[in-house]
Amino acid sequence: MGLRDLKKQQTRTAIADTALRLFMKRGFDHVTVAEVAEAAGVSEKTVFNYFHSKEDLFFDEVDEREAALVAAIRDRRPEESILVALRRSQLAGCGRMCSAGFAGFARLIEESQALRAKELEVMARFSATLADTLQDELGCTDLDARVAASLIVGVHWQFFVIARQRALAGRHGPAATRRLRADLARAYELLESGLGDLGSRKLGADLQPA
Amino acid sequence: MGLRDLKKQQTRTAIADTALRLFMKRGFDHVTVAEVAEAAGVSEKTVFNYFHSKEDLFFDEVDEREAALVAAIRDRRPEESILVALRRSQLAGCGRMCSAGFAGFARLIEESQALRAKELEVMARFSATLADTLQDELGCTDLDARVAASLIVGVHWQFFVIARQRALAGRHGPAATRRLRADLARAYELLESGLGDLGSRKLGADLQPA
DNA sequence: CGAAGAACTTACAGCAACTGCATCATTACC
DNA sequence: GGTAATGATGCAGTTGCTGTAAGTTCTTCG
Repeated sequence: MGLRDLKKQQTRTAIADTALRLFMKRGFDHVTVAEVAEAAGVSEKTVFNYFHSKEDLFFDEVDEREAALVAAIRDRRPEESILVALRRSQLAGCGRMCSAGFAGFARLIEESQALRAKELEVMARFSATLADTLQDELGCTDLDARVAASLIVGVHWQFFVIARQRALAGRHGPAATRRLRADLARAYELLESGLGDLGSRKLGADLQPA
Repeated sequence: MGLRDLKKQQTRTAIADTALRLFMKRGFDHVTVAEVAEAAGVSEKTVFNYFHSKEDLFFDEVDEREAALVAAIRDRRPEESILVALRRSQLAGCGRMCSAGFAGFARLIEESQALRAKELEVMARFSATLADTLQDELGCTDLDARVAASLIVGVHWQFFVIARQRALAGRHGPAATRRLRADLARAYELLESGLGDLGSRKLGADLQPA
């Protein structure tokens, strides 16, 4: 890697770090791209040369997360099912989502309409990638793959929202982690066994009373 | 209703109709709000007085759709399960999504990043509303309600995407409708019975080979 | 080594979505 | 018919984002 690429990488991380620092201090919506550029000692245009949009300044690890998702499936243990592998991968992230520092991220996203909208776009992208991976891995129909991917990503997203809201409510630490893990297990249970004949009785086949 | 409210309604529909006509002709992204305002014989500011954003000019029936979703559950037939009621409600819309005119809508959404992003926001809103309705109707836990809602909305969205893509591929008419209905039934099957131990065998428990 | 050329940055002008404010026209109410 | 509420308008301004042309830095190759 030449000097040019090195400087590029430095510039990129400098911009992203500066942006995150400003966002954390004053909220995503109350920071302009021009301010980020100035604080990073770079022109506004350069920011947009590196990042497709202002939101991408925040969600700049999406590619890696996406790769991790695919890897969790592809590199799953022998005889381990895809759902189990995904659950294990998710469980590993529970600790981070229940750390004290996570509340800052949570607040940032929860307070910004723009970030929440962008998050949904990321989820849609994950869903498409996951569908491709599932079809490739299982050889099932396109429909099945897409529906399955949609179900899985839907659970992941909902779960992420719940984790954020709990972090905002100040629930962190080991007890919160245990609770989150238990809820994740429950969510995967529903994913695996389905909603049953939802509502045919007072409760759906597998739903727990409050 | 007084004269003032009547004129308001007229203005609103005039703006929305004009906007849709222009969007259909030239695509969502290539029409400015100023053009819509001028074509509707109204100031640009007035457009924003009626519609919160440019995208809302297109998705202006969301409230009604949301109400219909809740109504489909609340007013379901006695002894009919929620999933069956929702499936029935969805099946009723298959015909429209397989009509020749639907391709125009499909193209409009598919060609615009902004509209696809907005669509996701709408889905997220549906998910929240559906979760509330489910919890109210079934008395289950908050987690179960939200996960179930996420699963259901995920399927609906994915299904809508598929319908759009088929419309764009020129597949309409009775045959396409039958196919879409069959696929919807299949999607609800997965929703009801779950993904099984996905991937533990060559195929997931319930997934069909291609 | 030095010049050609590629790649990156910058300033600048500009577009379009969207907002706040003061003002004007219309409607509702008495 | 006069007054108060309400909606429409014009206008200036903010912000995200883009195109272009010019300048600067790095690479590469003769």
